[in-house]
Amino acid sequence: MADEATTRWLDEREQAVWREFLVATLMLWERLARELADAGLSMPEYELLVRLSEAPGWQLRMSDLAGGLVSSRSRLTHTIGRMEARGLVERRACPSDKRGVLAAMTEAGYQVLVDAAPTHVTGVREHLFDHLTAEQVDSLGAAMGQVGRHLREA
Amino acid sequence: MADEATTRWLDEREQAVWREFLVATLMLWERLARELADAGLSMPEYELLVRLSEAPGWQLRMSDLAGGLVSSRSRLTHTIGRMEARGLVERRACPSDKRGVLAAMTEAGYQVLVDAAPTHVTGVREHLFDHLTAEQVDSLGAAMGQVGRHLREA
DNA sequence: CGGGAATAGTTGAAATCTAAACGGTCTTGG
DNA sequence: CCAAGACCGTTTAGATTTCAACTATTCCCG
Repeated sequence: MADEATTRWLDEREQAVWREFLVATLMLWERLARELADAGLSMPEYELLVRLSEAPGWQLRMSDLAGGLVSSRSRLTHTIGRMEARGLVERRACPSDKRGVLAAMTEAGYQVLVDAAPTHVTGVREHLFDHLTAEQVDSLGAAMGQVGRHLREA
Repeated sequence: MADEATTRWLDEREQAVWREFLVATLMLWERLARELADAGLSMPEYELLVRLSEAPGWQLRMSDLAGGLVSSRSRLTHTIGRMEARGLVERRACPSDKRGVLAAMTEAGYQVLVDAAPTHVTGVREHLFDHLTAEQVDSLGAAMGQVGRHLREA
């Protein structure tokens, strides 16, 4: 695919940016996960509840949910299974497609989300946005938007 | 910690940036991981070999390595164990501290790294840097640098 | 010097994630 | 209409990660 001779290597600046991106992203993720753990949720579980809270009827098709969360269908099945056992979510038959399954947030799930949200949002502020200028926020948004669009196509 | 009333919520722009950051980062990670899998390495394993390749004598203390990789000590122990079984790495006694262990890259490990590097670097270029302007690269580097510094302190 | 606290790394079990294969259901071209 | 193929979600097994002990060593302070 890419052989030694024709590879466009990263220059030192790019290497440094890439490493800082990797490291900061990992630390940020780990930190937010630790804070969320106090509320009894993992990052993916929190994002999942957020998606459902925004959906009409607090429910979404499994595969739409998986797509939005950048999760494999298999992983989502497991995650929903665990959350269903805790009563945060429930499965419903999909009226329009007998293959389909709807994941729906319960009232208990909504309560857990409401409890976790202030701490989580505060964490995102304190650990990310508070350290960025307005220009950096715009730049980050534009950059990640482009990267995301590219990866969604390919 | 942060209660409902005093939380500084994210405005719509910030929410959008945060979500795009999360999603793009996950997609990027997943894509690079898939490409690296062809070379028989996971992302953490690749980064681990890179760190060792930069270290004097191709070796580092376990905890220094864990710190650099943003990995728990336990995870590193397991990862090194598996890589040692594959012959990519070996453990050595630490001369200065009898508690310590040095992780050292083998010649075979170096070969695997050299094989994987072109594909991986090309992926980082194609999926990240090729979509960023020079200004966005600078901005991203500065932003992640600040976030990283903050998280290292706290 | 001595003992308590901190540090380094490992261990083993439980939780989570990945990967491949499977059973239903839909869809579409002929 | 009806097979062939695509799609949906699940399942299972294996790999990886987390979490909480645990051992051994070093550090620190009286």
